Amino acid sequence: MEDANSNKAPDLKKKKTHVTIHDLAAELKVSPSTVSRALHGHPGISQERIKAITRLAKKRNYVPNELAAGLRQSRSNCIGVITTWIDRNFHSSLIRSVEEEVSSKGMNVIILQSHDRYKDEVENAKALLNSRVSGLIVSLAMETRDYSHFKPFFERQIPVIFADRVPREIHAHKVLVDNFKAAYQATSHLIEQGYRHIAHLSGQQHRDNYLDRQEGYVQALKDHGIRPDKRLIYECETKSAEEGVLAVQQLLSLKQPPDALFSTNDTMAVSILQYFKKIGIRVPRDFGIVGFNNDPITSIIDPALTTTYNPAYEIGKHAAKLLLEHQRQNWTEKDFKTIRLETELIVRESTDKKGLRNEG
Amino acid sequence: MEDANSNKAPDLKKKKTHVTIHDLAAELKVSPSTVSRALHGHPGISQERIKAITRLAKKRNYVPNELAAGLRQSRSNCIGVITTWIDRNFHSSLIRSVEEEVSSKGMNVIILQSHDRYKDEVENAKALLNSRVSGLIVSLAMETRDYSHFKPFFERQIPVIFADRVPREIHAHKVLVDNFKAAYQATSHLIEQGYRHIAHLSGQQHRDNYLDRQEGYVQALKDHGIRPDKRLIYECETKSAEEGVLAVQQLLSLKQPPDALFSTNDTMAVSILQYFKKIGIRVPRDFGIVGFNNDPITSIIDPALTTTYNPAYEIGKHAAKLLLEHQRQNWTEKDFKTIRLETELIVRESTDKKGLRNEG
DNA sequence: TTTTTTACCGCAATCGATTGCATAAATTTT
DNA sequence: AAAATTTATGCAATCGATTGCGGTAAAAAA
Repeated sequence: MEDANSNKAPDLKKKKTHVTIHDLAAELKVSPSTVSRALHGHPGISQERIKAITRLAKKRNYVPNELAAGLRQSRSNCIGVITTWIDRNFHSSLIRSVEEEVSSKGMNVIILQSHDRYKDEVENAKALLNSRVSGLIVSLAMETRDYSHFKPFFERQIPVIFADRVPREIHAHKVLVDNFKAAYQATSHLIEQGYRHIAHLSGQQHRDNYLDRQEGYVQALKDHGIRPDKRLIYECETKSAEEGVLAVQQLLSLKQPPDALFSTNDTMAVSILQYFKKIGIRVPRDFGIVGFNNDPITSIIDPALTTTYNPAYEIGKHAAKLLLEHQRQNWTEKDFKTIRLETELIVRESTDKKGLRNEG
Repeated sequence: MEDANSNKAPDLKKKKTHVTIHDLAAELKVSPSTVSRALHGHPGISQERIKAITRLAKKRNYVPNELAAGLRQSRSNCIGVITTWIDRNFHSSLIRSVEEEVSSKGMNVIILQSHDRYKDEVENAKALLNSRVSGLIVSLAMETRDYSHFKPFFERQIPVIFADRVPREIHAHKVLVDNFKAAYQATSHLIEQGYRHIAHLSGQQHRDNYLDRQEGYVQALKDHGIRPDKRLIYECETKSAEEGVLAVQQLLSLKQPPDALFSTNDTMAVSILQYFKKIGIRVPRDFGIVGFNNDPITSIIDPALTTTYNPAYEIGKHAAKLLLEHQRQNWTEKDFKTIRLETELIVRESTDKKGLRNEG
């Protein structure tokens, strides 16, 4: 503590081993039990003892060993998060809030990526089981259709919270948004703006997010007296920028090409916007575009992209809270909760056909 | 395994406790030591035993307890990462590569955020010490000026790798870019494009990244026969979008306002670009702008922003590798390495004064 | 003064895996 | 055939904290 802001190189010689509660106990001539209890404010320990012990602990730079405590109590102070790609804005926002919520409760977060691959997700689950995490937050990989790798968690009463990408088939905790409703709103908005041939870039339908959005899109059309046309629905595999352009090229080559498009993510919508700029299709005048997620780029690009705010931060926060609530409790299936958060359609220039700004 | 893809709710009743090596040992009538050795392919165990034991382990769904192993060997299979904000593109890219590198070696990553606050960073360090991480990767908080919270790691021979935001005062492993050179290139580029009154939005100078960039900027001016003007240097505190606009407003109100600007990050550069668009300053014709980092938005915005590619992914990869190399070794100060990666100036429209495209 | 509480604290087992040392059996050497 | 190796395995301590079950001394009640 003295030479705190040490500007010299750290001293590597004194290979000081860790101080344990036994060391503290010996020095104060009490038992390790007493030290342990004192450090946790156990009621059965006198105030002076507690004071003396905590003081010595600080003085000797005692660092509690979480591994030992975890082993004894068969839990760890870590929770696991399995996400698809950390560097996607939606996911990093979600993780951010999880970290903030969880670490305010003295716990840590182990993060693993599935890269949207089933195999990786299974391995991740196994790794987290080995680490004895005391909870798990998962956003499913695109490929995943089988959920048996989560069974061990249920068997051991380790709470699993599915976030955003959730399994329909499994009864469990879930935090997500109403994708049907969000898509319905987005599509309705396009119709109200005067677009009529509205295409949809969807994702693989076994993942509910994309199925629900597609159904919302279809329902909106129907409710507005427009007959859904299967040829206007393009199911994307990677949902990458490249695939977006590819899809729209194909759609435009139809006999009855669309005059608007609802994309299931912003990445594709943005790439299409750029593509249109290059080939001279004017947005929103000639073509309306709506994305999904409200990625930061959507408000930067010109014309700004209409999109649906997908509350990643809030999803993470709720998932973390739900997890913490179900720590070390003897829960049953009946306690499973599904939290559905609100999305918000953010109207910007890319669909503003009626509006004033029409230079697109 | 049978009802693998279970579509019914998971069975919560059989509160099966974990299978341990003792259980396996008892069932095969061998000692736990043998099981442990067999599971690690110890040479002293006969092949048939190994086969029998691994088979049973699989059959009984044995899950090794990392906590116990870690306690015994006084290490954990986790490494810690302290970053400032997970949801910033630069950092999430860095973390992504760390996770990929480390988990390919069977280890996990615990991620903590400092929110650029010293206090949080200290707490994070303590938490990771408690968790007995076997390594640490740190990108320093903006506020941090004292590094004593890392001392315990050095004392215990836990490798610490500083990444991107590194301390000059401490002798340790470091992975970073040559900020001086990057800034020198960026500034030189502006000069070569014909700009003369070049301003700089810098960051607080105790953090070397920003000091080095400012010095690179100054040196470039000097080397091109331009006299640096202190009034054209604006030291930012938060480096937020708002602060960027504030700074540029102030700079433009000078008697001799700048005609170009080198910003120490993309966030401010982008917000200024948008601000200019609003108030009618044409980029690059009237004003040149260079950012830093190569955030995805820089290539989307119109005009596209000239910026410096800051190799977050590679920094993370090198940091992780460096860390893994120094696991469980008896290293000394002499082993400390500094890895300096290359940046790249990415020239886009926002500085293309001489170029063809001049409609900005 | 004796009995009953109350307040504090210690003993020792436990969590599950690892590992130095010892030992028994099998094999080779002399 | 006895001795020396080699091979394969077990014993028991250990890592550090936690905790059920008692135990003792002081305080309170009888």
